[in-house]
Amino acid sequence: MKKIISRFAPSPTGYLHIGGLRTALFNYLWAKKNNGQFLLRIEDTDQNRLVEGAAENLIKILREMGLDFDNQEPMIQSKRIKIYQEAAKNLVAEKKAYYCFCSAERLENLRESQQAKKQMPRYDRHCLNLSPEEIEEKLAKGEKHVIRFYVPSEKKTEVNDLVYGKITVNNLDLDDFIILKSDGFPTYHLANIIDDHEMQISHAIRGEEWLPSLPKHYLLYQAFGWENAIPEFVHLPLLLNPDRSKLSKRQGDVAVEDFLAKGYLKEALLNYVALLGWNPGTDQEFFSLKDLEKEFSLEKINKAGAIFDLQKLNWFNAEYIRQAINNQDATYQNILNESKKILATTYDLEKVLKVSGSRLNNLSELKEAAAFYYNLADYPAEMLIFKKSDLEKTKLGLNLALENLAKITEDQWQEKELFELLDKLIQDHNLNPGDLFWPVRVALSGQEKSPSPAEILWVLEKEESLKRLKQAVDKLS
RNA sequence: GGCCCUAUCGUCUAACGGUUAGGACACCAGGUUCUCAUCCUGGCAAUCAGGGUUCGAUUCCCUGUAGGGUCACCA
Repeated sequence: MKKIISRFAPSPTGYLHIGGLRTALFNYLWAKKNNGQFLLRIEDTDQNRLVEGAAENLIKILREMGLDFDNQEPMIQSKRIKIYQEAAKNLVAEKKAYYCFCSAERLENLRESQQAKKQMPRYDRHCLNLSPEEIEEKLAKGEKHVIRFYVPSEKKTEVNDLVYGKITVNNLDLDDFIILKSDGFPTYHLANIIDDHEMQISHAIRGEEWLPSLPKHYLLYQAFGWENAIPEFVHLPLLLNPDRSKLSKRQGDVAVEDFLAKGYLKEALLNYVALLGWNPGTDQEFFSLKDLEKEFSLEKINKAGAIFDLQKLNWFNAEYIRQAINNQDATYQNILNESKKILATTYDLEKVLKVSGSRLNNLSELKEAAAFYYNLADYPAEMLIFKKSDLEKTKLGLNLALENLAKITEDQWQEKELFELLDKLIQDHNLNPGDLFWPVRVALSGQEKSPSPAEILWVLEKEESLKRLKQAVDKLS
């Protein structure tokens, strides 16, 4: 069987787009599933959009996400210009491409007049019939030029896509597209095909936005005589904004590094994004990267675009945080490290996480959620009284708690024991839970909504707890 | 506008041509030791429209409609 080789071929424009992450993931998964190879290629052929350090950043994020590529060094297109130029010239020699000396102004005028006539903007082949002498002369003079691919007219081009099936277009609808730019760099179409061929890519998995240019790529393969080595094409349904337009920066975060910075776990990100456009065929929702490597398949890729739903991502992330805290696994270590960066570590961080971690959608919320441990905000005395209680009972509850907690030794200061003590006080003195739990909790947190009193006591430890309870008693007297 | 693609709850999605159209998120209600979160139980909610084919269409075909993508010396 043919060896499976996939690739992720991003253009280094600054950050890793969440859609790019999904594309990378699917390529990675398909390779892993088949014991194949997953290669990385940097498509940096646009000199105008170069961003310093973008490629390095991309590589760093990919590694951070666990999507390691199998080539020692990624292929860098800007280092291979000679190869593309050579290939383009060969096509010219075979009359499958031709030099074009048209100025930008001429092309623009052409476009405008065509649009005015409601025609499709397309190159008019002005330079197609230049004589060899004219071409020689212009080249000798160093005139600016590009190389265009000659799209055979009056034919149809059919290409198969593994997801969308047969795509057919009329060649007349294709333009004589540029393959080599006037600065000597190749366009995407040329470089992409040459490199995929050289890397022996078996499956080209990329976003659906490429579907319209698929026939161009097929024509290029033919022109090079590589019909028998064309990869399988797999176009992935688009990731969408809530308004169903292509997922873009304008409507929220789209950079993987932004999500990471906000405290989203890579496990949650990967899991969620895997389910966008692919379905496992079962009701299973939680997949580790290893699970996905086993389960992934191209047949179960959907055709319709999928809205990127932050609420569902939040749910996944919250689940992963809770699971990690319960299981104390590798992800937990990661969470612990991240939390250290977020919080001052006056209190036992593990206790803080155990109590407040289960209430988070993402780690960056920890700062606010845990603020009350470090600084007790001022609160009105009335807040201490539960709506179904009154001043007398509240005072009684608070004083009982204060007196009895003071008697507990440091090593008895455990969540379970603390809860049992408070519960016993209620029973013994015939109080309602709200007469004691509520005011104790408010006294400790300064908030109407918070973790339960025993949990907070456990985190704050004895000294600080008693201090806050005394403060509350004073407020009521 | 030309070309291409798509169409099941608000969202992600299941359903060999025969199901009370299933699950998850979100939302709503109730329950669990005070509040919040978790957890449990229940609820709301969908086959874009019209024609065919068929004993029978969510499913196959056609048309329409809607949405999206793409039409660069960007990828």
